[in-house]
Amino acid sequence: MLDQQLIRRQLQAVEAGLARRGFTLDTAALQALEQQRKELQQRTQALQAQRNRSAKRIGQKKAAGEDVQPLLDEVADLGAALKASAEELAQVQQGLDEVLRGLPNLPHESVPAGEGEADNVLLRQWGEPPSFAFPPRDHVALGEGSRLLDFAGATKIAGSRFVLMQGGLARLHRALIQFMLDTHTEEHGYTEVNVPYLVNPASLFGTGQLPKFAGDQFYIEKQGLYLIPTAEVPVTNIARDAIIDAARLPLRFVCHSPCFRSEAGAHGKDTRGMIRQHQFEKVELVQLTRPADSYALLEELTGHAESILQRLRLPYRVMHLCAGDLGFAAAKTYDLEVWLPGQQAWREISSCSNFEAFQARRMQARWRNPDTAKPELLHTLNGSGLAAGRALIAVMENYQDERGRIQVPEALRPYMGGLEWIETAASD
RNA sequence: GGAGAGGUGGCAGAGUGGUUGAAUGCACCGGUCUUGAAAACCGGCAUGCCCUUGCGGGCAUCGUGGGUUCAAAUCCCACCCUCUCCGCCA
Repeated sequence: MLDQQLIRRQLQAVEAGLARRGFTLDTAALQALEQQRKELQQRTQALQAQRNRSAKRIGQKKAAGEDVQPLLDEVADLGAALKASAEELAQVQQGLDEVLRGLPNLPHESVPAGEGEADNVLLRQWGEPPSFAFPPRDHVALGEGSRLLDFAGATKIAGSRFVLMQGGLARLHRALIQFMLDTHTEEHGYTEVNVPYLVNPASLFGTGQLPKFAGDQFYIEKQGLYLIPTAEVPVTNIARDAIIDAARLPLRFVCHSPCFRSEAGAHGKDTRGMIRQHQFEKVELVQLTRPADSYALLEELTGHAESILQRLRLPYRVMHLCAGDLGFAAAKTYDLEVWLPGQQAWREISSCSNFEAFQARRMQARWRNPDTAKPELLHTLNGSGLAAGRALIAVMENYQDERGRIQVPEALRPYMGGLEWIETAASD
């Protein structure tokens, strides 16, 4: 949510900022609503003040044993007028809230201009796409035929957009997750957390998935709970309705969790393989910080995610998302894209964002500023470090040999009992 | 699932219809004292919004939403959550 003060006082700047990301703000309608709100609020409050004054006088007279009937007559029709005014105000307020809750975050000034994916800016590349002496297979070709990657099996159990993994590949997937968790906790200073995978609507509202993206979520109607689309939701909400002691900042959490996305199965895009699934696993990095530190920490957090790719020796590049490609809540985002030889393409494997106070305002997540002794909104950041399913694909495709075997990256061997090669059906 | 108790400021905890936005303690901030610190003492200390150049004034908020009343933290209804006991259970 944006700062209401900012919207009232610098509407043109807000309009311009939102326009950068392709969002058209109807300033005339907003101003009209705001004007109505102001008038109704003043009228309502004046009536309330009158009621309060009368009530107080009645109390005093009653205590003194005086006749209060004249005063009671005086306020006889105040109640109805107040009620009407208050109801009208509530209605306008609700309309205003709906507009405000639907506004995306303002892009940070450093965010490049642009309308979509094609306008994102390449910041740097690490490593080179490997050259193979044979046509590299994609992960589906490598996994199918064996039980390692079984799409048909998952379809029988759950439906399309799920996958079933077995044997060495299931273990490699787990190894990736453990390797990431260990690296982030032991070397990057994160605290590992384990969280609920079902969350209430308030939590999803806090991080910005509700109300606008309700359709993307899996919803359990009976209990009114949602399956998390990312660990960002439960982890960031740790700070909801809390005031964090300044000495504890920044809070750094790392969390492995499954992620559930309903829209992932939309027809058309990425229908092959396990690029886009209803369920996948991810190791998520979340930081809660003082506002002054948040941009420096975004660089740091992005570096933490990059270090996983480097240790796995997977070639990747860092893209600075343009204003038009930013997510709803983000002020600035770096995407990490890993090279997939089977697709001959760079594919997103991590997205690292600074949300500034956008989420914190929705969550009322605050810290006590020692300089002012007042509670102030935190800044929140997060990034994948990394998406496990896609990391698995990247390892499969980048580490394949001519026979279709998959070499286990050195960094993962301690987690694989020293295993060096995984045999696939393709290698038979 | 059944029975009971309870949700008040950063925390603890008073407050059962009328100058209560809320006693008191702790924590925190400023000061006095002290070589310094502690202790003691003095003062300050919720959040959001509206009006105002400013001083200042007003409104709302005691789990959430309704209701009763001139007046609600306090009474009534519904819901949510927490705790204790019983049942069930990985």
